[in-house]
Amino acid sequence: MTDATAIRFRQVCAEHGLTATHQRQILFEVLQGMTGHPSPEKVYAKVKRRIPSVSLATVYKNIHLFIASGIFREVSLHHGSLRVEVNSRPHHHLVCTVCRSISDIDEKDLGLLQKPKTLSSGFLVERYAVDVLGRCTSCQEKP
Amino acid sequence: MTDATAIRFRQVCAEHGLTATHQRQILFEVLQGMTGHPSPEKVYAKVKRRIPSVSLATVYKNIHLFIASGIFREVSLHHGSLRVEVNSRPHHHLVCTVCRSISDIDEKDLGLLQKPKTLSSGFLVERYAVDVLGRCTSCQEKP
DNA sequence: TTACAAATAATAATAATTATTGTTTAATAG
DNA sequence: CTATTAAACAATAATTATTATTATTTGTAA
Repeated sequence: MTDATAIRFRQVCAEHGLTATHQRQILFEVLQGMTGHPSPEKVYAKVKRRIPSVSLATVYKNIHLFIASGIFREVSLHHGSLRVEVNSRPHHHLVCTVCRSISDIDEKDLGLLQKPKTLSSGFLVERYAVDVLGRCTSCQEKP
Repeated sequence: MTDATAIRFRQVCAEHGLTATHQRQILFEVLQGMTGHPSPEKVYAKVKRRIPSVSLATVYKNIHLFIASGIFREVSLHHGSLRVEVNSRPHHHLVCTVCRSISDIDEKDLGLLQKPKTLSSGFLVERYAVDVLGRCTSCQEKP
């Protein structure tokens, strides 16, 4: 904790052009101290212990800000509403990190890989779902 | 349209132990006629044109039913709330199709290779995100 | 055909997220 | 160090996505 992280936080903010606020610093520290894939609510709960007056909206806004700045990532770009897969062929997805559009790419056209069927962890593999993340043609124009 | 799909629909229902209702048949036909990755709302809009009295909840329930039966899939198992990735190491995810738990697997431990950096489509690749779908150890017990 | 479980429509309820607005705070020019 | 100002904040209303409840209707097996 303490000074080292505080200084690092200021560096990170400077690098990304963010103003260094108290709320953001606590959020940053809380996130760094968590494991797994916490939801905004879980994060909020932890931040609230250190800043009881904090607002959930502030947590949301700053998580988004951190993600937009590349300081943290989101687990998946598909976390909005349910989407139905109507393409029954084996395929994967090209996902645009800017506009979040999804298009299909046939499994064989992806030319990927050697898929291990067993994993040391004891996890029983059914199949692989690959997201190719990047920029779709129309989002390559605006830098 | 017509008889052929109606018969196929009845077959599918029989195979999966579902009662063949009118709403389900229209939903089935609508889904088969769509492309891309439609949301429940979009599907509802189309079903509603053929059954004006249909309820959104019915569409939701039957989409879930079709997914649970394996008749259709969902685009991603990560479609709930936002989750923050706090693990900064290059890694992928083991996703349990039963309980939807997510655990990390180091990129190198996945031993997955040869990732094309360019795709004919003009999509600009930034990185790959792999979901290994299957059953976690605790969900392997109940079949 | 009839009976009964299952499915549906209508609608209320909940969860997740975003927008609005008035107040406070951080960066910085003086 | 203080005043200025844009950005950030808390409070809360609004929106969107989804699930639950319940009374009515329908599919199917006997």
